[in-house]
Amino acid sequence: MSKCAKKKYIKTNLRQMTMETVESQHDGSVTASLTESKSAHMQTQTGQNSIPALAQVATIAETDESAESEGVIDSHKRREILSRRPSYRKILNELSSDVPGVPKIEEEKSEEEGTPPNIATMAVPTSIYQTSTGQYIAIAQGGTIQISNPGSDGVQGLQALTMTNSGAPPPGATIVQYAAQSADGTQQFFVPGSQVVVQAATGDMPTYQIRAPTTGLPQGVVMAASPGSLHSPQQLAEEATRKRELRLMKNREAAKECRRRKKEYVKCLESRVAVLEVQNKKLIEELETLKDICSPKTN
DNA sequence: AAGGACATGCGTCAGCCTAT
DNA sequence: ATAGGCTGACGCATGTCCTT
Repeated sequence: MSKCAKKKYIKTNLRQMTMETVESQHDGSVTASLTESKSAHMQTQTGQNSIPALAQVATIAETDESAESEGVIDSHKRREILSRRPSYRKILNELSSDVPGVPKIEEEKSEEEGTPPNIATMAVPTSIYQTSTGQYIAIAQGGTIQISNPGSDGVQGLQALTMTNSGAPPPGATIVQYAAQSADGTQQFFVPGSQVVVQAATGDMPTYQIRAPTTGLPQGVVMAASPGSLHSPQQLAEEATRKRELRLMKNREAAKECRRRKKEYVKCLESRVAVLEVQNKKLIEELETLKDICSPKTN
């Protein structure tokens, strides 16, 4: 085991044990949870891939009962062990329903409170186009447009555009608000003075023009066709690359969100532990008081 | 100051789960 | 059956603290 792996093993294992212990107070299966958790991490940290490691977890679980049995694993049992825990949002919401004081994780977290209410970022794209400058434009359901720069850091280069049709856009055009992420990570929104116009033409080859609002000259013309009309190997390769980058970009964001939820979940559990400890202490004190009352000392 | 230990966060991959 | 979301695991980078 490398130094790094050992370090990570200790770190991850400790965290997992903590979480499992806390959770076990909820479902009352302390020993089983801890055993499985520790075994899984011990196996995965030996440099094996996760699936063989988990398969061995099942083996270990069985050999606890019959130490001489070989690795013939009942598929149902393995599935039970391999079964993924519910998402942190689900778990936390279940906890929330149990305990009124525990806040729920909202479907749409309003962390960016400075964001205008009609600005929605990172919607799921349904149509992807490429501009003449190499930028990717994704048009999501609900009308949200995302522009991402090609290559390297998709997140840094991500620019979210949101339709603001509530005004009075010119016929055939849609005024969008333009949000960009600066180098320091802060969101910068371009006010109506910097609004751009996206003009869509109908036909087999959808064309979009991004224009400065004050000039009629197009800054970039989208020439890309819909993904279904790609034929040449080069186009297919480009499409594959584009899909991969989009998938990585989404997964990047998903991982961030997942980590945020996990932190929130752990915080929630910690606060719950604190509350339960106080309750427990009070109950013990109450019990002692009642004992004193019910069984007066006989001198 | 140098270096090790540890914490934290990120990007990516792989696999499971769920909605369609 | 499949696409997409979610999340565990891994490797890496960076920052902080402590020891020498």
